[in-house]
Amino acid sequence: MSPRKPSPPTQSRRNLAEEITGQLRAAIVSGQIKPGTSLAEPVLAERFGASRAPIREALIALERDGLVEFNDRSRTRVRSLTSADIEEICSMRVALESMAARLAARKWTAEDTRAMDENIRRQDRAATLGELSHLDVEMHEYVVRLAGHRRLLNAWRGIRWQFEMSLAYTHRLQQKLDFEPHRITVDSHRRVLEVLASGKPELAAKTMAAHIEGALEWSLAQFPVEPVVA
Amino acid sequence: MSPRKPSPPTQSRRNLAEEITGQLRAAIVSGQIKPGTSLAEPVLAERFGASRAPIREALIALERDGLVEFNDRSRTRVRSLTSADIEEICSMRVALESMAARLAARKWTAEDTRAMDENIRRQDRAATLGELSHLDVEMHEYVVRLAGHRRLLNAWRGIRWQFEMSLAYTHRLQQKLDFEPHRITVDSHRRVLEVLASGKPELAAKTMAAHIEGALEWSLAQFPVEPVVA
DNA sequence: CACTTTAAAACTGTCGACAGTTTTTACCCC
DNA sequence: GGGGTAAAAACTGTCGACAGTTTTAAAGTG
Repeated sequence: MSPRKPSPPTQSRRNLAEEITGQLRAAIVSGQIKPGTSLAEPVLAERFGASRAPIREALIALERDGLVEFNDRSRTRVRSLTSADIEEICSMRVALESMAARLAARKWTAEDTRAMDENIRRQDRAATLGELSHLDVEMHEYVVRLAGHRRLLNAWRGIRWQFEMSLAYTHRLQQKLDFEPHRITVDSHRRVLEVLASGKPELAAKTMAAHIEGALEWSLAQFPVEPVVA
Repeated sequence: MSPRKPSPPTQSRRNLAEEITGQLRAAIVSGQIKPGTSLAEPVLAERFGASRAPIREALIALERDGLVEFNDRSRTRVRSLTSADIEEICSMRVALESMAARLAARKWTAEDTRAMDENIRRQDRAATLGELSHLDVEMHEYVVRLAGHRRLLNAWRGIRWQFEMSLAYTHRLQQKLDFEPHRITVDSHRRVLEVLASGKPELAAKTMAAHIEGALEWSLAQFPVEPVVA
């Protein structure tokens, strides 16, 4: 699945379980480990040079992220994303993030505008280069965090990595098909920033919803056929 | 914390971990184990006559349910509910369940009406007797499930037990203070059922939101002072 | 008595092992 | 070869153990 890496240059982050979770997550989200792949504990244990205990915890964490699923007999496999999934993810984002925007708009400060503006600027640059960046997700996370709603953030985390996985997939597809980079969202982000800073909660919510739905439209339009990450 | 129970009459449900999760969850939600209580793995292990492995998994599951929280040093303790928490739970329910109602209204059938009507009838009975029943939560879960949105259901589960915990707390308080039983919601439920069956998604969403917010009003009104489950 | 300091007790993270099942693989018989 | 069968390999659930840390309790000091 990948060359042995008992413990790469990276210093042990926190504990083994979290370190492994992070590595596996990155591999799944990036498509390095493909959907459908079976993840057996003993195999992973050897690959990471660890025992099964931390592996087990990592798998549970990944299940929580919606990246893997457990079989009836508890066997683990990487989940795949169908177009239906992508729409589900999108509709959840609309519900959660428009709520987040409404709350965040109330607490918005000049500092937030500066931070977000900087982020958008960098996204613009990345888009020009046709790079896939985490800036988009980070920006949205920024808003959700600012909302200051613990359970909202928690629910959002439940789809965060699935969303990132779909982004990575779209990006790969784009490159393969030599499409033009996805810069539409940059303008859209500017509009979102505007309303967030304007301090109009309801408008912020609506604009955020429109922004996310717009991104979905664009995303689905990229797929000539049934878009399935598998 | 409670008398030894290596394995009560109940046959082993699925696996030990889930069985323990269920028992602990019930104990926490019902207030049998009070907020703030520390849950050490070795202690629980002995209490359930199990090793630490399944206990550990149970604790992780409970954390996911929002019933316990992990310390910086990974120590586990039962979470308490402040009025702010209750409002958070309510606002999440509004967001998630109004969305669920919108989706469910589209798939509503006569059979659903029958099932829900039966449920409401039983709630009425329970309310008259001043009993705490799971029927309320069950009804809402019914709608969320019917929505047929995997991630929505998942997010809802993230607050489900916290909600139930707050209900149980309110109920206890009610009994102690000898308040009249909570029957307002029964009428409110009827209205919700009506719009769900009417097949008007938008209206269903709004009505559901109002219903949940109404329940919050009522709930907070029960507390003369800062309502804290602790 | 309040305050340290020290020793004891308790916890978490991780490991390796074993039993019971499920899945594969290899084999045999038409 | 098709189809089934039986032995082999691989998995998951659970256990007990140990090391390093954190807490708690005890003892000592001014």
